[in-house]
Order: sequence, then structure tokens, then C-alpha cells
Amino acid sequence: MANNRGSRRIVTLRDVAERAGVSVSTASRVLSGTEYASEDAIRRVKEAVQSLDYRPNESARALRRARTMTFGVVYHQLRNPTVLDSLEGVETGADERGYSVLVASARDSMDRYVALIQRLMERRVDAILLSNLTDAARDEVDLVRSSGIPVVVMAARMDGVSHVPMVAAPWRNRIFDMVRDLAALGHDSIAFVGAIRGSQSPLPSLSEAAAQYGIRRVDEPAQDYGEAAAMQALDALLARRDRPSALVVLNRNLSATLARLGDRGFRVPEDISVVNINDSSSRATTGLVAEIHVDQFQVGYQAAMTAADWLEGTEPENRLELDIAEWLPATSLGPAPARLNQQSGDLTARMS
Amino acid sequence: MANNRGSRRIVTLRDVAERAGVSVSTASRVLSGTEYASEDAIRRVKEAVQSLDYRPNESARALRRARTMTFGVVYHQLRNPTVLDSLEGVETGADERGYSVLVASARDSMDRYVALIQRLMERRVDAILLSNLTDAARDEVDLVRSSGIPVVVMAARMDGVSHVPMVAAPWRNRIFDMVRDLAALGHDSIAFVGAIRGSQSPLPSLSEAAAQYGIRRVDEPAQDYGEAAAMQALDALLARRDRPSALVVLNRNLSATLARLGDRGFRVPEDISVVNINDSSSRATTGLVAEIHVDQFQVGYQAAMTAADWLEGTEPENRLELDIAEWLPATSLGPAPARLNQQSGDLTARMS
DNA sequence: CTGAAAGCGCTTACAG
DNA sequence: CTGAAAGCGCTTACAG
Repeated sequence: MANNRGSRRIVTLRDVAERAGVSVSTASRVLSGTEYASEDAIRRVKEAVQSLDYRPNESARALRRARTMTFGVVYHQLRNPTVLDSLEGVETGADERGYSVLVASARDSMDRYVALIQRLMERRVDAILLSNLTDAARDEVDLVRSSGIPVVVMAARMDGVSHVPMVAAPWRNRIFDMVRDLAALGHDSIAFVGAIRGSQSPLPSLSEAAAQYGIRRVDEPAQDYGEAAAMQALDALLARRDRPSALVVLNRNLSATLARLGDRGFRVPEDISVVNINDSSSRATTGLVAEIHVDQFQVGYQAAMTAADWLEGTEPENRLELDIAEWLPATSLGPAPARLNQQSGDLTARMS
Repeated sequence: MANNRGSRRIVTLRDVAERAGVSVSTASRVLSGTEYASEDAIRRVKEAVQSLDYRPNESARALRRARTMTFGVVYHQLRNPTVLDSLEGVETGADERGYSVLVASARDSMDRYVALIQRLMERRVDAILLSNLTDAARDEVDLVRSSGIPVVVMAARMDGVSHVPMVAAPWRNRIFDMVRDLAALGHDSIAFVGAIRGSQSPLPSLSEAAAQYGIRRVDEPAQDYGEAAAMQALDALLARRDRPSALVVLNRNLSATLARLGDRGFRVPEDISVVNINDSSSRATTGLVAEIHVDQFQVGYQAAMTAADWLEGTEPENRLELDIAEWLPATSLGPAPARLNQQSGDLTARMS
């Protein structure tokens, strides 16, 4: 196995200059390409770069120019399917504008979240992108802003912090589309299975849409974030005589919900219709289960673009709302059943 | 909106020293904590740091120490569920050892993959982590190694490049477990639906295990990576009189496969058993469909640890094999049907 | 225990 | 068009 320490000494701009027979300044200018240089100088410097396999030292450049050409992005956790598209978007946008990206995961600890922001500042990243800013980090964000570093928040909805630019792709309008379709299928009672932290809950939109399309009732049984609570609430819901004829679930609860429906003898969509709210990149059930989908790639991409623009002097809009959510009907949608107490099903209903 | 440029001038070690009434050298020593300093000096420097809210400039430190305390990790693409756990693992391991991580996505372009490795070298990352190294990048990797930068490959299996340390979590042994269970259920013909690039194909292990447990036949219908090809092959397979009684599928084909089975009137597991190979963090079907699962977190974590050890002088093992794959039976597994031409099912079978 | 000085590898006015 | 020089903000021998 090769040695840990470099075998050949690392080559610097000085080596290039010597080899090319010019000064370091000239070599630098040739490489930056922004200032004039003689044909001859250009040729010789390029040759030297080639033959020495010179790679500029970005650390030195960063120190001198006070620009690291790096974005820092911090997520509450990485192990969350939403993050994938978002991060790919950030990376793509950053790359297009010449920036690299430093990722950090708070692993669900607010303390770490704050500490990571500090660390990114010490690394002198040129801008910081934050996923779903929570109150606890607000002070830290103020600090960052006060030292002049651009901060962009990638959010699910347009509330929370007001003094930092946000990019979001709300699915509110798609909820209306969905409810409209459900109403057209004769549904008049819908439940949202699962609970979700404030700003991302579909419930407000669901209620408004229900009112608009004459849906009689909207339930949100679970009070707790976890799956167990959601399933318990689902059971209670299903046991009711006037149970809902359509269920709206979050991606992370979909599988458990379908399994539970199968266990309880409910067929989809004959006995009950199901809609999945899918903000993850997992398309495992797309086309099978009707879903509202948001591609977070665009959110990440636009956040990176906003940061890059900002660094180039363009004051960003305070709010950038992307209308990219999709409503994708599928076979999990059916007419509301006439008799709601009918129950049947077989083992295959568990396969979900 | 606050200003782009910092309102207050950025505070340097020099400011701290002045405020504390000591020299820059002393201030530096106090902060590094590695050398002796007087009680008094320590107190005054710490006070100055506090009141000035000093944050060391990592760019300067990196230049001076020729250490960026950064790992670079490059993936073929980020939008791939496998990446999530892996990246969280890398980040966790790196963080534990004091490193930040720069992520780069080749977005499926080999040219970009190579370019990204170069970019990471210019950024002077202390080590490079690579996902699933392919032949095309081999030369570039040699170059990196020859300049003394540690490279660690995160792989699915233990082949390919031999001169670079690899970390992998092969599921070979779990395939044997699965085949054993299938054989015990009376299955004697298995098919692998879908195709997969060389080093990750389960087929070799599948065949060996089949031989060991007396399974008569193993098929691999699809020749092509895409889902369409897999489904076409699946249809051909199902039309055969001696069709397999058990199917092994990749996570990305699972949903389509289950849907197709439903369409064609096959019930799971009455008519056919299904096993999912799930190397993603998506557990959407875990517990419903039997699966072989690998948590890539550990792979990423160990890769980061290996790199950190290496940088501290410990020559890494050339191959680190993690035995963490799991075989998780579930209700998609049933006894082999007596009469294979029986067909039935209902709409709910599509719900998968 | 502490300070003055050199230097990491660049970029960028400043004179020619 | 080009070179000498200063300097980005640190760390680290080297003398005291």
C-alpha cells in the first residue's frame, strides 16, 4: 500500500512560475485568466501546469480572497427521504455556480444544529442553507446574518422566520385538487391519519378545501407524531359507524396504514380510498397509490441559486414559492362506498 | 433585509491578542490548548474571545497546517435511497473525529465523477471517500493515491480495485439464509427479477445457495437495468408452465412487480412468494414483504473511521467486511403452491 | 512561559 | 504586459 505522506513534494504556483520562467504574479494572472498576459507567457505557464500536474491550493486562495467558494447546508437529519432530492438539488445548483457543498447533519439534536452553524462559520462558508429552520436556531441565524453571511431557508411552507429568505414548494393547491376529485367521487368524510409538526400539517388546507367542495367532515385522529399513535387512531376511526370513506396519509405511515386496512378487512379502494402525501424521493408506491408529490430537488436547487445570486450582489426575494407540487390520482381512489359497514378482504390486501 | 457585507469587521486572532494584552503567538497557544500558558494569559485570552465573539478562520489554519479537517465524499448520484444512510454514516463518523464533509454528486456522469475527484484534491481534502468505484475512475484514484491522500471505497462487494482499502457489507450469507427458508417451504424454483450491474448482482450467491439447498432452478429473466425490461421478463416468466414459485426482486422493482402480479391475478404468498433485496433506507415495505436488508450507515461510518485512522498513521486493512446484512422473513413468504396454474386475486393485490 | 519572525500558497494593488 | 512586495490569518520553531 502506498505511503500516507506524499511521495513527491506538492507543487505550488511558485514551481510553475519557475518552470515557465515567469514571476509568480504572472503565473497567477495567466491562471485566473482575468488579466492580460502575453501569448508567450500564457503558453509557457500552461505548459508548466501540464507537465507538473499543478493543482491550485484552494485553501490559500480562500484565505487570500476571503471566499471559500463553499456553501454549507445543514439538515436536521440525513436519514430522511426528503433530504435526498433536496441535497441533490443543492449540489447541482451550487456546482453550476462554482461552489462546493459542505453537508452537516444535526442528527435530530438542536444543540448540534446550532453548533453546526457555528462550525460552518468557522469554515468561512460563503453562504449557509438551512432545512426547515426551527425556533431554537433563530438566535444563531441572527448572529450569522449580522456577520454578513447569506442564509437561505428551505421550507415546507411559508411561515416562521420572516427576516431570512425562504424557498418553499407548498402543496396547498394540490390538496384542493385532491379534495375536489374526492368530492366528485361522492366522498363526504375524510380523515388525515398521523400527526405532523405545525408548519407542515396538511390539515388547514384540507379543512378549507373540504368547506369549498362540500365535504362534510375532516378528521385528524392522531395527536402524536409516532406510527403507533397513528395506527391506534386509525383503528378507532375504522370502528366508527360513520367512518370516513377516504384517508390521507403521510408517506412514512403509508405502509402501516395499508397493512392495517388489510388486517381489518378493508379493501382499497372498494371500501376506502387512500391518498399518500409523498414529499420523499421514494416513488415505491407512485402509480399504485394516489399521491400528492413534491420534488424537493427544485427547492434545493433554487436555494443554492438564491445564495449564489445574493453573493453576486442581488438581494434575494424574501419568499420564493415554487409551484411544483403534483396531484397524481391512481387506483387507490374509488367512488365512496354506499354501505360503509361492509367488510371483506383477503391476505393480499396486506401486501402493501 | 440585513446587508450582504459584514457590518462589523471580522475579528481575528490579532484582535483577540490585543484585547488580551498578549502576543498573537500566546493567544494562539492558549486557543490550541496544547502548550503551556500562564493562568493569567489563559483567562485574559478566553475573556477576549468571549467578548469579541472570535471565531478562528479555518481557511488560514488549513493553509498553515496543510490540513483542512475535511473529507470529500463522491457518489455516482445522490437521488438513490442507498445514499442516505451511507452519507449519514460518513457524516457521523467524520464528525466524531473532527472532520467536516464535502459531498459531491457525479449525477451519473463518469466525466463529472473524475472531475469531482480533482476538485476535491484542489480543495485539499484530507481524505476521499468513494462510493462504488468503477473502472473509469481508476486512473484518477491512482493519481490521488500517488499524492499521498487516503482513499477509501464504500462498496457493495469485495471485488474491483485491489490497491485501495474497501469497506463493504455483503449480503451473500443472507442469501443463503433466505434460500434455506425457501427450500424448507418446498420451493424448488426461484427467479431473480431485474438486472443489476456486475459486482452487486445477487445471482452468483443465489445459484450457489440453490445448489446447496437442493433448489432445482434459478432464473434471471431481465437483461436490462430498466424497469420496463424487468416487467416484460416477469411476464414471460409467469406465462411459463413451470414458472418459479418464488421471486427475488430489488427494492426499486418491488412496487412494479407486486402491481404486475396483482394485474395477472397472482396472490402473494398463496400463488407466489416474494423477497425484496433492500439496500435502501426506505423501510416502506419492511415487515410486509420479506427482505434482505443492509444498513449502509455502518458502511459510511466505518469508511470515515478508516480514513481518520489512516490520517493518524494507522495503515488500514485492505478489506473491511461488515457482517450486518439481515434476513427478515415476512408474510410475503408462503409454502410453494401445489398447483402452479391456479390463478386468482382481486384489486387489492394491486395495492403494493 | 512569552514574543518576534517566518512562512503556508496564493492574489492584487503598485510601479514600472 | 510584468515583477517585487505586501498581506490574507493563522501556527510554529526559535530565542529569550
